[in-house]
Amino acid sequence: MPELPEVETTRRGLHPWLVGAPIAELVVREPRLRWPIDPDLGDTLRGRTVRDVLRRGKYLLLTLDTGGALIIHLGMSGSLTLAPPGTPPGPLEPFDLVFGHDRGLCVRMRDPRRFGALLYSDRPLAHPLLASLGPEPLETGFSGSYLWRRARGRTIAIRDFLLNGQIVAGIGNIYANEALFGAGIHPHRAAGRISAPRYDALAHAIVTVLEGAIAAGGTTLKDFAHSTGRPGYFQQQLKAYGRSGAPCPRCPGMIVRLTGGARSAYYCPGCQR
DNA sequence: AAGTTGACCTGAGGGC
DNA sequence: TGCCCTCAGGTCAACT
Repeated sequence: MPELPEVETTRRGLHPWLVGAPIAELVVREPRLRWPIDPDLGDTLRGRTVRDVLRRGKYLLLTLDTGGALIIHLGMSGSLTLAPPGTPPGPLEPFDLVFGHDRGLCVRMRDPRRFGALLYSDRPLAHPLLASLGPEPLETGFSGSYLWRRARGRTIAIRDFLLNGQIVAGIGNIYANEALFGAGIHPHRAAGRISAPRYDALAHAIVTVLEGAIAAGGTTLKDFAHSTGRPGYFQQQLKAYGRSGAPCPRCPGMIVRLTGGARSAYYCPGCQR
């Protein structure tokens, strides 16, 4: 689920509630996430105050008054919601972060596949998971010429190139496919065999699709929910992803699903080269 | 160095 | 109804 727009949607939903809030308790019901939750983490966090809620790629960062930060990753199927007081947790909800002097605020993690992560780091941006991430696609430093430069000599399929967080942070399979549709580029084309002007179009398409998805509150295929529990609506605007057999929105062609790789690619043979 | 594959997990959906 | 198979938004680690 959660690619950059979904994590950003989550960040925006939590930010006004968490900034300045003291952590009352970390309740861990299932420590076996991607990495086991540190058994001492609750002691580390108790009484600390949240300074800011930030995002880097697909990672959420709750910076604390310690100078460090909680690093949260939603994995494939994770979401964070503000749990109404008294709501009993379900079995697929590994932990709660309880905030406030009156313990009135509860952020609940849901993660059916347990690919998510909850870590603490004194220097989060230097953490190995974050340190090697590429530029944020919605900030300066990202451009068509940047992508073109990084792609020199690479034979990897452009779709997989975009999925590499060390090239550009936050893009997953949905938005890689949508951006390639927008730019008219075949998802299996070798990254090193795409011209600089086409990379300009691709960078533009990436920004457009990510901003559109954030405006729609993300894409909910199955699991994703806002901090309020509401789904995102960008799935109604998807032009290629998940639409195999449906008509192309741009030409008389039909969207096709390419399998064979690790993950499906969706494209229109009529207008993507 | 770059590319490919397997691994980690659970749940949903389709075919029989 | 139920069983078996395939697939799913991520990404690290091991291998060629």
